[in-house]
Amino acid sequence: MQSDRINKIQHHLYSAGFANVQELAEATGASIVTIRRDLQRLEENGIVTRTHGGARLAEAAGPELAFQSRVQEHLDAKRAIGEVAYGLLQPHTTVFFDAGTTVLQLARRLRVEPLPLTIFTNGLAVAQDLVNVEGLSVNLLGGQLRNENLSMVGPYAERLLGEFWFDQLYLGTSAVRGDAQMYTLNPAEASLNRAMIARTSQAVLLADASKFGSSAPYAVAPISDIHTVITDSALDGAWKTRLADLNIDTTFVPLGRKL
Amino acid sequence: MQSDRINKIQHHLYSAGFANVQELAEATGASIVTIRRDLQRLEENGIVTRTHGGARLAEAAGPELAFQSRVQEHLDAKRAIGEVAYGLLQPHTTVFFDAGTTVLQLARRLRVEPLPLTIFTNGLAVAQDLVNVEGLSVNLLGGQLRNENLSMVGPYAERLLGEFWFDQLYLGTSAVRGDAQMYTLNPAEASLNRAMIARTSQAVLLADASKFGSSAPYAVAPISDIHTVITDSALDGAWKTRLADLNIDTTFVPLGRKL
DNA sequence: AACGGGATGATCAAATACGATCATAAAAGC
DNA sequence: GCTTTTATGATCGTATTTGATCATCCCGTT
Repeated sequence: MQSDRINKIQHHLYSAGFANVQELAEATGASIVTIRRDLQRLEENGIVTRTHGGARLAEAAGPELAFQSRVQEHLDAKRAIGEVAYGLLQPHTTVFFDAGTTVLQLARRLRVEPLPLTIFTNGLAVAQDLVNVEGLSVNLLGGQLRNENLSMVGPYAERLLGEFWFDQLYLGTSAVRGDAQMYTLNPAEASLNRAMIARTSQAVLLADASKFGSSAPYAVAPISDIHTVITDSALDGAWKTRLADLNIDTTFVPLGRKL
Repeated sequence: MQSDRINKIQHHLYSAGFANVQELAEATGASIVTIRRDLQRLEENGIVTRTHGGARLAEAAGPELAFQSRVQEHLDAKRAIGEVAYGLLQPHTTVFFDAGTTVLQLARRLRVEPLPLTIFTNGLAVAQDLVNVEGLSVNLLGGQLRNENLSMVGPYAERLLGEFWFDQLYLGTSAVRGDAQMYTLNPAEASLNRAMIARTSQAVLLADASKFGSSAPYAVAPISDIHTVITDSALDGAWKTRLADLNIDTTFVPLGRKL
């Protein structure tokens, strides 16, 4: 089916940088003729640049596709985590959604069955998804806009946070290292995340298993600052033991099964 | 029951990301014909995006239909005004863009030829258009998000404004009445607009001729608070005289001619 | 400059999907 | 219980997508 195939082509090109028509045909299971048509259309839409025999992503499409590509990583796990997180939401409460891609899945889940909530967020994509959802009051934090993940950060955003209290915070992370601290890719984001955690009754971490044991440069906070972790059942036993030892309420979401 | 099935469809699409009509028929126990009718209705309501052979949940509930409709009104005039406004921008300055549809045309013009600017805005659509533009630092104001025009308003946003000064403000308006005051459709928007005008060295009003002499319920400020007006040459003579009498620097942009 | 191999887009046939129409069933209102 | 309205599924004509084939073009090598 066409729509799925176009997605696969974009992600293949994002990962590989360049591909020829034969590679794309193999990657998608379609014929060479079909791939050429697809590339023709993608070129018309400014998404790819064609060369003789193949294609690469158009320069202009780069930042947006980088974000879309990260959204697509571990998407099944993120959706399943989003489903469970949805079950924790309480109507008529004030909730902060950070700008992470797993939190974005929670926002998407909320669109399927809206609840009456007051939502704060520093994520442009989250705001965009929720702006027209019935029963929601959506507030943006404000601050300097980062194009890598469409989030607002900076001292301005942090100071504003200081004036609020949230019933719940739904937080993503880039990594949880062996030292049991959460890490992220940007210092301003790390600083803002600390400020968020300091302003909530219940911090909920949404992170698929691939984040545990991986690495990023900027420390956010010890995972013991988190009240609830929702991850998936692919998490290895050592981490399960670690989380239990730290008395962190953890939900392991099964994968590969239709809900 | 129909609403039950619609729910199942949405849940299935949330979990699977994309499904074809046959899969949805199997998931719901209904026929293919019924599923197509359901998808047609869901698409009309902006909940799903259909493709040949299937559907996915709609990506961000794109800007509200009414907003898109207003963007298209007087588009030639707005583009021409945006072009002239672009000529007033000074590199390495701090500029505030409000959330109006004419200001959005200025943002789009800026994408074509970027300038190194620090941009503040309370418009989600403006932020979206500018987030990936090279050389720009984009800051969002923050505040409560209105879905009518994707802008942030409220006491929170106003108070934040009080901490900044802008070299230039580019402002839209809903109406300029006979009493030479600007008017808008929402009280919080009117209040925020006053706060903007109070924090800039140069307020530039971008308004096509149709706004002059029209009406809206909430007063913003007298037009004499504005330093520069950019409108189009369709403005009638009486208004031209009025603006001259008020010593307001006004540019009348000719229409109907390709720039 | 010529040639061979590979790539391209146009055309056509086949397969799949779509929406309109109609008959039937179910639900709602009186 | 009856009538009207709404929803559902089958059928059919139309539309879209896909893959094969073919003539033409492009690129690298001699």
